[in-house]
Amino acid sequence: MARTAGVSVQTVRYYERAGLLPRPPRTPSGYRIYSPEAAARLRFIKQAQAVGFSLEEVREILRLKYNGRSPCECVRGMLEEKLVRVEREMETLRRFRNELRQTLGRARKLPHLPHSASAICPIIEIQSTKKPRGEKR
Amino acid sequence: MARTAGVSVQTVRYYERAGLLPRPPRTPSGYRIYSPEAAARLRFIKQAQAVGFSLEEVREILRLKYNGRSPCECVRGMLEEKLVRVEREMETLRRFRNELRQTLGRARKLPHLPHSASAICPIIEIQSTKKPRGEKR
DNA sequence: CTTGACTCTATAGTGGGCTATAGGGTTTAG
DNA sequence: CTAAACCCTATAGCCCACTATAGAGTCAAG
Repeated sequence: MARTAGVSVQTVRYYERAGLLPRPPRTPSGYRIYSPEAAARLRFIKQAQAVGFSLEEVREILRLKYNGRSPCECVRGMLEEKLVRVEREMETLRRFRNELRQTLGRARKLPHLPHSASAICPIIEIQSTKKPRGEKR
Repeated sequence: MARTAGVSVQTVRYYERAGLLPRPPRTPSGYRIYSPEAAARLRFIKQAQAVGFSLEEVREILRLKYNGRSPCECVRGMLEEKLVRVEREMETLRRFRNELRQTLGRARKLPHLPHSASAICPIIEIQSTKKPRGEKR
């Protein structure tokens, strides 16, 4: 089942431990037997991730579903929230890019400017002090 | 020193362990004694982070400096590379935002469309399968 | 019967930059 | 002399979604 969904065997077992996949029945020797439903659920998890959901969010969606309620309304809300956060992140990134460009601009004229010999790196030290950036995983 | 630089004491000690700050002299009872140079170096680390450098990169810059070479050329190169990566990330984010918008658009008309009752969440399952998104730290 | 490709469990590690906790010692003001 | 406010070390935990490793069992083909 792992292979048909394009994930590793460990990942499937990780999802099971994390409560995202139900515990499947076993053969007498302890091998897991996966139903087509389980495979569908695994595909669903992957699709939800592709849409940008964390496993925690997927858990919540599945919890709603298996409590008999349609998760769609909740999902729509989550997506809207996600859109807002993405737009905010884009703005942050845009500002960061502009700062980077300014810094590079200054770096290009730096050799012509006077700077103290005790400095570690004038390119960096010439900056106005701002908040640190996370920038990535 | 931690306070004047706006970081926690543990962070300073973490930097020392990580080789970013030199091991300072101690009082007889073992307390660290920080020179103004150490404080300057700590400020430098924070500035470099604000410009987007990882501690690993800061380590590299300091290594160059304390081998007697000017790190500026290397820093310029790193910044240019960083700019490229940021622009790539912006593009990724832009595409992701567009997908999110499309998904939300589909979600709004979903109640009017027919979909199988066995689905977990049609909003998600209607997606064309794409690569997963990291989206953040 | 052996070999190779699988399966199982349990546990630990990854990255990055810290933060928290436990258990102790030191310094300074009142 | 005591209490508060520091300092010290060492170790573990956080976040997330996996990935890796060790050690053991199972299954099918030749």
